[in-house]
Amino acid sequence: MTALAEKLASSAHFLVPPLIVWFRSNRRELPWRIQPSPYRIWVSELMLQQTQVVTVIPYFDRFIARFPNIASLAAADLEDVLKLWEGLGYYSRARRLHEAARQLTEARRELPHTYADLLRLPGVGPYTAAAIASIAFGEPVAVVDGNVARLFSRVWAITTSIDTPVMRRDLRDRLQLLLDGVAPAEFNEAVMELGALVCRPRNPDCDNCPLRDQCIARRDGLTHDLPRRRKRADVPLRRLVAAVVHSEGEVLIAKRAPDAMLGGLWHFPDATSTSNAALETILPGLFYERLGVSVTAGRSYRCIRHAYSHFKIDLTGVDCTLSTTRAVVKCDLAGADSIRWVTVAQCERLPFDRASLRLIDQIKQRHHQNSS
DNA sequence: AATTCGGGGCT
DNA sequence: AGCCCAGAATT
Repeated sequence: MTALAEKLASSAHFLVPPLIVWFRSNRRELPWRIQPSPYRIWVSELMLQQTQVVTVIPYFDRFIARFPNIASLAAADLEDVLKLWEGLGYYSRARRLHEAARQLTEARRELPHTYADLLRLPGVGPYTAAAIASIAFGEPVAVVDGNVARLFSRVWAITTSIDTPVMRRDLRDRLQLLLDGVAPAEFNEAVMELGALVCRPRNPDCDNCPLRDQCIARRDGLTHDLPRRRKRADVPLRRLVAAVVHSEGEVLIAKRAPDAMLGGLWHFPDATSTSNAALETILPGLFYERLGVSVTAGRSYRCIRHAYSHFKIDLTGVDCTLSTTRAVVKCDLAGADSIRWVTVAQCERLPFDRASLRLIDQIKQRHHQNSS
């Protein structure tokens, strides 16, 4: 046994029991913890990637009501799956979940039971495979999500950046030793829950932490300096102009290609604006390139600012009318899968990204004003 | 190892 | 308004 392993094995004795005791009386009754099944745990873990519990709950309930098992999910249209995911973000998760369900159904297999096999599924990486394997099937594999990394970077006062593969592996190896001799599901849920509820990013509730006497960061006054992470590059701003093309009481929408950003979601045909001229002035030029038709620009909508992780957008919608018949508009928009003419009301049945949803709200408001 | 993917919460 | 947070896949 290495020196580190020995040290951890002995510290496990002091760490694990208070952790488990704490968890048993602070465990939240979450939808996926009531009547747990491998499928429900799988869906919840996909939704919980990058996303907090309170955000996920309503999405999870609606998703499970509509797709109660793998077969029903596999049989669904991707568009309907995306509609239920609308607003939750990281839509590739929904695409991969759907794809995995289809693969399993095609092969007439159930969800795999082991970490190694789960890891092969689209959308399942090291964290998710460990979470499903341990929680649904009791396999003793340690989970390291953001909560766990933060918690133990403090408990052990580790100053390596937590957002590196090396650090994640190191933590997983250390926790794997703690896992010896305890129920894997309970231990993993306990560390994630403690990180989420007590060892919070800001305002950690150290006074009520079951590990307060073992926590080195607390002892050394480092809690607020940990965890460390790499500096993030600051994000550029893109100015987008979106054409709300009206024709015969309908508007033109386009579906993004499946592998594009926000793939499979609908939006209003848009273009990046590089000049400082008024959008109404430059829009016809932009859209002649994108749509191959001339449009006349009318009133603009209020600018919508939206933040993604690696850039921000200022999205401005502009009412447009066609200078020719609508039949001329073809689907060779760069990056678009297909186009449709729909009433604003019909938009509610199709999946849109969040910025487009806000534009739809503005269009509805203007409609309402015009008719009253 | 670094970059590409959304969106929400907190201050 | 700005800062912080968080997994998988790709390159």
